[in-house]
Amino acid sequence: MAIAVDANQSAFTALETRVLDATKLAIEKWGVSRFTVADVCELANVSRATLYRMFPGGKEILLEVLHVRSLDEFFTTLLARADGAKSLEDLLVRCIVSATTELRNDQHLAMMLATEPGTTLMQFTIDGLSRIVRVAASYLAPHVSNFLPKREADALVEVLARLVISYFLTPSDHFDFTDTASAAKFLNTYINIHELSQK
Amino acid sequence: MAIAVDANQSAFTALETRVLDATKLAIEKWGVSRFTVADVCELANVSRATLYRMFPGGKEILLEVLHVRSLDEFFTTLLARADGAKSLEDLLVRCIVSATTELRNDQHLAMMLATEPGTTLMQFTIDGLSRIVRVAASYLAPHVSNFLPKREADALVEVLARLVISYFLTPSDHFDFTDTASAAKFLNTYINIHELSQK
DNA sequence: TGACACTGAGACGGTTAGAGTCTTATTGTC
DNA sequence: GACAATAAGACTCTAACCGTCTCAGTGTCA
Repeated sequence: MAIAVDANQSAFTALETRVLDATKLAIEKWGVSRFTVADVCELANVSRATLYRMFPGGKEILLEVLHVRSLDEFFTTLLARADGAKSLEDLLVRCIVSATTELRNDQHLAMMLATEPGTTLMQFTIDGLSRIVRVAASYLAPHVSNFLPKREADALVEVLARLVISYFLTPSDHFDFTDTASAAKFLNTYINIHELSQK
Repeated sequence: MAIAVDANQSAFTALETRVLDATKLAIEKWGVSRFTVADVCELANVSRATLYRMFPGGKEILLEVLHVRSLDEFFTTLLARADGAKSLEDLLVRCIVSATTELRNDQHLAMMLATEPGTTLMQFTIDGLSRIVRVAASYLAPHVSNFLPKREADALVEVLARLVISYFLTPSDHFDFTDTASAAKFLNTYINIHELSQK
C-alpha cells in the first residue's frame, strides 16, 4: 500500500496554518500596529501557550513568517502562470503581467498600504527589497536560465523586480504592466532582450 | 449693524467639531476599542492638553459626546424629511422610511456593527435604547402631537422606534421599511392609526 | 495500562503604551 | 503689554500586553 502523502505540500501544519491565517485576519481587523497575540489566539482558537510554542518570538516572528509565506505564495502562483513560456520575451512578459496583476488584486496588501503606508512601503523599498529580489531570483532564475547564463539571469530578474515594484507603487501613464502588449513594448524599448539572448 | 450670528447653529465650536470628526475617523481606522486619544489629536491637529480641556474625561466623554451628536444629526435629518406631513399616517410612514434608510446608509454604523458587534448592539438594545427612545420622543413628539394627545404620541413614538430598530437589525421577509408602501401596509396592519387618531 | 506528545487554561512578573494632569513656551488678539 | 488660547512635552499612574511557566486534560501508540 502506498504511503500517504501530504495533501498540501505546505511547510506548515494545519494548526500553524490556522494561526497564520488568524494573524492575517487580525491584521485586517485591527492593523499591524494594533493587533495583539491574544487576538490571534482567539481567532485561531488556540491558547497562547500553543502559539508561543509554535512561533517562539511571538508577534514579531509571526509577522516574519507570515511575510515569508505570502512571498512564497506570490511566487508560486507567479511561476504557475509563467510556466511553459517559449521564449525569453514570453517568459518575462508573463512574469511582469502576472506579478503586477497579483499585486493589484491583493486585498490585504491594498488595505495595509491604505492604513499603514509607512511600514508597508518599507517592505517594498529599503527594508524588504533585497529579500524580495533574493526570493524572486531563487524562484525565477531557474526558468530564466533556460535562456540566459545564471549571472545574467539573476541580474535581469533583479532589474525587473525593481521595475515591477516601482510601476506598481506609482503607475505611469506610459506603460500598463497589467497589459501584455504594454509590458512587451516596455521590454523591447528599455531592455535589450535579443542582445541578451544572443550572448 | 446686525450682530453676527453663528453660520451653523451647532452647539460645538469649530475646534470641537474638528476633534469630534477626528474621533470618528480614528474609530473608523482603528475601531472603538483600539483607537487612542493620541490618534484623535494627530488627526485633528490638536494637542492633548487642548483635547482634555475641551472634553474633560478623555476617551469616554469623547465617545459619549460623539454618540449624542450623531443621535442629534440623525433626528435632525429625519425631521427635515418628515416635515410637512399632512396626516398622521403620512408622518409615521415618512419617519419609518427615513429612519430605516438613514440607518441602512450609515457607513460608520455598518462598519462598527461589522467589527465590534457586541458593543455596537448594546447601543441599540439594553444600554442605549432608553436614550434613543427619549431623544426620539423629544424630536418627534411635537410633530405627532399635531394629531394625537402628548401621552399617546410619546407611547407611539416609542413603539415605532423599537420596531424600526428591530427591523433594521434583523430585516424581515414580510416588510421592507425602506419602502413607503410596505411601511404603510405595516402601519395599517399592526398599528391602528385611525382608531388612535379619533381619540 | 502506562509512557508520551500535544494542547488548553491560566497564573505570574516585567515591560510598555496609553491615560490624564500639569507646567512652560508660543502665538495671536485686543 | 495684557490676556486668552493652544502647542509641546514632562510626568506619574495604571492597565494592557508580552513572554514564560506550570499543571491538568486528552488522545495516541506500544
